Amino acid sequence: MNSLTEVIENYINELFEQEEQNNSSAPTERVSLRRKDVAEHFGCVPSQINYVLRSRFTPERGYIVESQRGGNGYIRILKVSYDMPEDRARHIEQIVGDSISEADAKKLLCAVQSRGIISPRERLLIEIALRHISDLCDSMFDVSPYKKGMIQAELLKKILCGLDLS
Amino acid sequence: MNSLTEVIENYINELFEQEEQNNSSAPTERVSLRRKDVAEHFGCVPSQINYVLRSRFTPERGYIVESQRGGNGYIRILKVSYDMPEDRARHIEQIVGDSISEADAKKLLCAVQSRGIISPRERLLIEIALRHISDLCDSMFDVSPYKKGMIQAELLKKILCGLDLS
DNA sequence: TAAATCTTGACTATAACTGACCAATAGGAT
DNA sequence: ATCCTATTGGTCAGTTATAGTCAAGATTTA
Repeated sequence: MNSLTEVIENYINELFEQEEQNNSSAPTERVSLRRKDVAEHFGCVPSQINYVLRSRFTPERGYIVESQRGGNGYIRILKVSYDMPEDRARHIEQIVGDSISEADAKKLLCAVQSRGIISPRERLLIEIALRHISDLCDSMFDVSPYKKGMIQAELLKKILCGLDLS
Repeated sequence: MNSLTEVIENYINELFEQEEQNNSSAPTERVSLRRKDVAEHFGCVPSQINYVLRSRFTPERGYIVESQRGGNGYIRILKVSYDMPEDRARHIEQIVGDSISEADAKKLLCAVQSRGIISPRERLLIEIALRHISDLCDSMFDVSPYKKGMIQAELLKKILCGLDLS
């Protein structure tokens, strides 16, 4: 199965590898594209590039995408952390589960912080986000406690996997 | 592939660096220009300088621009200091406002990171949370774009102001 | 064969740059 | 003082070059 999306994904990953070789001392790796040029190179419509970015180079996978329209426009992809190995991701999914209470989430974060995997500030940040989601579920929408736990669990997993805790 | 705007932006940033070296004790850094001279120096129309100021040295990025026309006219650029957490919090609340689009939120995070207020990892974390919320608004509940912007704005303010307290 | 994923293109949004025209100020002339 | 003029900065709309969005259609997967 060689979809165009995968081909372009690999192309961008190669750009990252090149960047790593040329400039390995940089704090965060970055790659710059011109959407139009990449689309021409692969003979597809420009919006295909957006699809690749939206589905592959997401924050959950450790990437940040910056872009600018207009003359001298660009797309810049920053690699903040590395893709986590499969087994690690499965482990995190197992620990968090399908649904988690706020209290259990806080316990988990406490444990993770005490092992030095996240900083106190990062822990605070995550707790603020979880609390925000919880408030949202309570006030705006009428969500069951279990469903709320599911939403919290999803966010927690995205965050823990995205940060590449190893 | 550097646009003229970027070149002039860098030029002004260099002026700030020089200013910082010569007079590091000043409370707020400032730089003075003569619009006509800068335009001549870079071989462009004077209004190009206004464009650079309007697009790069904005309040969102922590700058204030003053100017005067006529004989002995000038342009003065001030770089606002955000050393005090309260100042930062006030600034962020003002910039974010009641509602903010995902695109503007990302721009703000970029600016905040470049000022060293948050780390790249923290920025990634926030982007994951924002995207999660956005997905939630789109899929589960049918939320209007403005309301979605309100929810995002609230989260951003809670996070960026909350971090100051740690 | 239903659901998920991928692909496309018409339409929209925005950045950079230019130039014609407008506004304000200082300093000299009256 | 008042007016005039040279000097300096501001605004806005038009042009060109990019990128983003959205939803429909095509393909692949389960």
